[in-house]
Amino acid sequence: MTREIAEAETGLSDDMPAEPTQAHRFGQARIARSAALVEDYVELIDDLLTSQGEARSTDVAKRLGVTHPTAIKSIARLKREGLATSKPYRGIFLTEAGHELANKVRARHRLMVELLVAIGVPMDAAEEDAEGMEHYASETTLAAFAAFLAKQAL
Amino acid sequence: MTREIAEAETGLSDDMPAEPTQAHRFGQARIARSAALVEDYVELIDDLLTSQGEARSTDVAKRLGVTHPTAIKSIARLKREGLATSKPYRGIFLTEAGHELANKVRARHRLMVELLVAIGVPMDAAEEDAEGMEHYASETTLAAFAAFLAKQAL
DNA sequence: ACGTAAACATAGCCAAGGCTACATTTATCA
DNA sequence: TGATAAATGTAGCCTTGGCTATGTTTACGT
Repeated sequence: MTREIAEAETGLSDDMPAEPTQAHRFGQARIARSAALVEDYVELIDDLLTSQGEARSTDVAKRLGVTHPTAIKSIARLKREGLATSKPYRGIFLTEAGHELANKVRARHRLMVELLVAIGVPMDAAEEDAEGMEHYASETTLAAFAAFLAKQAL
Repeated sequence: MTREIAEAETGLSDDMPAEPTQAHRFGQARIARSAALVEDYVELIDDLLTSQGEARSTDVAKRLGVTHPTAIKSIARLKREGLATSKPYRGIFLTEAGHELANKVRARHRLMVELLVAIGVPMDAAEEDAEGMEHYASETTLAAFAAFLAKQAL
């Protein structure tokens, strides 16, 4: 059974594309998982900035359900990635890139919730599950969601 | 603006349920994220056991796109959690609990992909996105998916 | 049957994202 | 204005899930 094993090991056979599809999928999921935290922070900071006029690290921490040192550490990551800025003992602000990301994330979040609700998921469950699922929806999938909702609205 | 700040900080106001909803949602998402890895491993090991008759750690590693030390370390976690067993230089086996989890996870995965496809997401994107999204779908949401698909089938 | 390659295991490193405990700065109000 | 509370920041620890490098065992082919 050497041949079958070889195929199983590489995930490839002659008539398959060069992508080891399963490993590739898991890899994509891992990447999305790592981006999820950044996305959540950016969206929340943007929300706070518009609704309260400022984003304090303790507010962020409380909303996310983590301690403030954890929030600060994560915000440091945002700064490192050029998404946010802050000076000691002052609030947090988003860069242009951060603001754009926030808008993208919020739009995706809304679309995800809308879709779930359209499918028949109750609102609370839709909000809760969307929080996790949204980070994994590709552009292709989001476009399909939008198309589906548009069709439904007729 | 003390009152508004107090509300923002706790996420609570008088007419709201005791649950700090946003923090709660993020907390749930964090829990799901941590379960995701275990679920992926268990499902894959079950697949290998049925399709190949055995589950080798190198196969698992290759399919998941990680190195084998990483796979071994994760499998150690499965063992710790009572989902799998293995002896040095022998394959990996699932406990009854592990097998049950695998079945649950596989069913959920199929349902997720089916739903995405029914919505109009192309197969490749559905497979890729489902890999991440499936871990965040609650029972409520899955039931709604099933109901939607049943209705569509008419 | 035995030597070598492949599979498996172990050790030790790293970054991320949690936490607690402690220090510092700001802000409030008596 | 000055004491105290609240907000912010820092230090240091833990676990998880990656990795590389380096041993061991098993298994295969001659």
